[in-house]
Amino acid sequence: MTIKDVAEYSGVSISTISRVLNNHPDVREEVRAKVLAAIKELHYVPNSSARDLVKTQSDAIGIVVRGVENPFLTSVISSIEKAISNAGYTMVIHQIGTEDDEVSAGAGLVRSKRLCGLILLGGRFDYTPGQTATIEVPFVCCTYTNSFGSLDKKSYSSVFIDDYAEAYKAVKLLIENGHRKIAILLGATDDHSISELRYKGYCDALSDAGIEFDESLIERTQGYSMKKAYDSTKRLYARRDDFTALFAISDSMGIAAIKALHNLGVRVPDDCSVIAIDGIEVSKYTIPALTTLIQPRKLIGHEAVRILVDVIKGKKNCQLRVETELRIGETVAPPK
Amino acid sequence: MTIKDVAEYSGVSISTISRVLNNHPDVREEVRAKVLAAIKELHYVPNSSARDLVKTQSDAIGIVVRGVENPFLTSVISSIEKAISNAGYTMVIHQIGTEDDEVSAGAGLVRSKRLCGLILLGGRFDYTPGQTATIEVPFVCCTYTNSFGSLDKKSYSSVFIDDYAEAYKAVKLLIENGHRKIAILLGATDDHSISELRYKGYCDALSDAGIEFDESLIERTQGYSMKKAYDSTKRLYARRDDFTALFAISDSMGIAAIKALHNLGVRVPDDCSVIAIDGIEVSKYTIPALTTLIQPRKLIGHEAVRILVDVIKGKKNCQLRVETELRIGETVAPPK
DNA sequence: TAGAAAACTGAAAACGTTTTCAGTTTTCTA
DNA sequence: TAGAAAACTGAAAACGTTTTCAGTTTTCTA
Repeated sequence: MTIKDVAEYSGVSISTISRVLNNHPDVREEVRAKVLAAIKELHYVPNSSARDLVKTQSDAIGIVVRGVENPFLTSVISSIEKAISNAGYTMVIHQIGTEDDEVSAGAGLVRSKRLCGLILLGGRFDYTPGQTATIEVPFVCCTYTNSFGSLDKKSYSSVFIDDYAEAYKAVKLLIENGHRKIAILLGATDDHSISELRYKGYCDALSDAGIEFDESLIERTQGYSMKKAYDSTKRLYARRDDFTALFAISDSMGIAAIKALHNLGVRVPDDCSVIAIDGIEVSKYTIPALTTLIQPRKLIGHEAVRILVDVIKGKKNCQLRVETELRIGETVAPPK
Repeated sequence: MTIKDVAEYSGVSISTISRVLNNHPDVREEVRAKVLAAIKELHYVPNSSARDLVKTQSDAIGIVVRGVENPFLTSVISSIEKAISNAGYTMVIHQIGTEDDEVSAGAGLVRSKRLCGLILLGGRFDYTPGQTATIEVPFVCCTYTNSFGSLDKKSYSSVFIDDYAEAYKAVKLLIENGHRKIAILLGATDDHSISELRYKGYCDALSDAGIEFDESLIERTQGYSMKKAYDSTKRLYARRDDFTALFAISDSMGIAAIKALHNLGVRVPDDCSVIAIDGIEVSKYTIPALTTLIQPRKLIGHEAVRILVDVIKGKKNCQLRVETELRIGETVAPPK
């Protein structure tokens, strides 16, 4: 079932079919109707390989993501997919390993699949001009971090939250509640961007409040999983049982920490307050409900696609910083 | 940067380049090495549009899914993506609306993108032979339900759990703990497959235990969201405050129900036991931890891809039923 | 060492579109 | 109503691969 069959069936040339398909104005209304009828009749669907070949570009947007485990990222992907569908594009997901370079992966994907755009999702991003791998299409860096190698900001688009500032905000809230012994639960240290930036926000919030830095209140897990966060919290508590508040860098970790504290006989928030960043749905329904800074996941995905499509259509690159919003739960209270 | 450039650069014809690319044996080792070096040197990546065009098929597997909201499905998608990558294919996700027909959508996608296979994910599936839309490639129906229209089972592949039997199992566990007044929290009734089948399992478990059916213990939410489940639980409790156990058809709904009960002053499991089906990660860390039947999400995604790839390679269709596994949490206890 | 077989290589056709260019038909203007 | 302009249409080239077929080179056998 090719354009040729449709042409034969409707008695015009394939050029005309193509013109109808592409909404070219140079087709008589009568002919257009006849062709559309034939297309419907025959259940004809254009072969996008052929189309992409001659157009030297497809209508596919690629997503490069390092690991789809993360419930936060999955939810961003979900909103990206929705936005891409709505905009009439298709989505190709490419998952890379921890060790892979997302720029090379993305560049290869673009060339192979003739993508018209790329979204790089949630990683540490290092793109240096003059690098051997070059992304030849518009792309949006949609990720936790606003750092972007040594590349000029104007030459790419991004959607991000300011990890430093948001962490600062969270810790400040604890301080304002009267806490001074504030522990922090960090993720893997090999992923510089997020843990490092949020850690810095934590440190500065403390020092701005005149609170002395205390190494033993820093707990680094070896990843972001709930299991690791649970174990880390227990390890932290074994070392120090006197902190009155805990800042977890993600909701999942926060939830796991609360469970660990609960099992240790520590009541939240009476004995220890907990705050996190993410705002995933389930944290509204934990007992107690988690106090957290909501990352606007829907907005992030949606805006990433909007910006990308704009750039594809010729608009300028754009850097969009989105802000979190505090969701007051039941896990923060003044210390006793 | 095309195959032609590589041919020129390495001093052989494009046919030879193609043969190297496709691991055709008829190439001298020396030439092969030279060509591979050239490919690397030039960062050449084959144009898959052209390749797909002549092969009349791509290496892409399509996923048709109705709504990516569901955390359970997202996690299946994640494992599907991993398996697809590992098998050397690419993944194209297509999301459809509530009203869309997944067979037509899939069939169109296949023809347009020249997919080599299709996975239909988590819906009510109705595929009748002789239907106008026909899926022309191997496909796997990877979904909650094992019902599949009037199509002969042998003519398609599937990975499923037996919703009826699993619900029966869950309710039976409550009965074995001594419960007789067991409420059920169902999802939207417009989605026949899952709610209906699990509801049937609930009914039969009760009647097999000689427990009389009680309409007022049935609560139907208008969807599967946590918010709706929370409200529904409150509505249920307003109607009947004497049930000693609750069966929620998903973990998310179960977690929301526990929160609602907690806010109503009902202690779980002391005053009311709760059991659910899904086994998402977070239910291990709620307080109390949810007792649930774990759906092997990783296995489901992984097996769906394995089966699909097998069928693509010429093997027979295969129906795989997977079983849930009980995860004993802290939400089931005998009634007082 | 001659001849046959095996190994290797290249030219050309084909996949199904879009688009350019030239040609034909229709509509409009004076 | 003749001529010009506008509207419409089709033939053919092109996109970048794979694959067939024929041809050339190398290796083997007697």
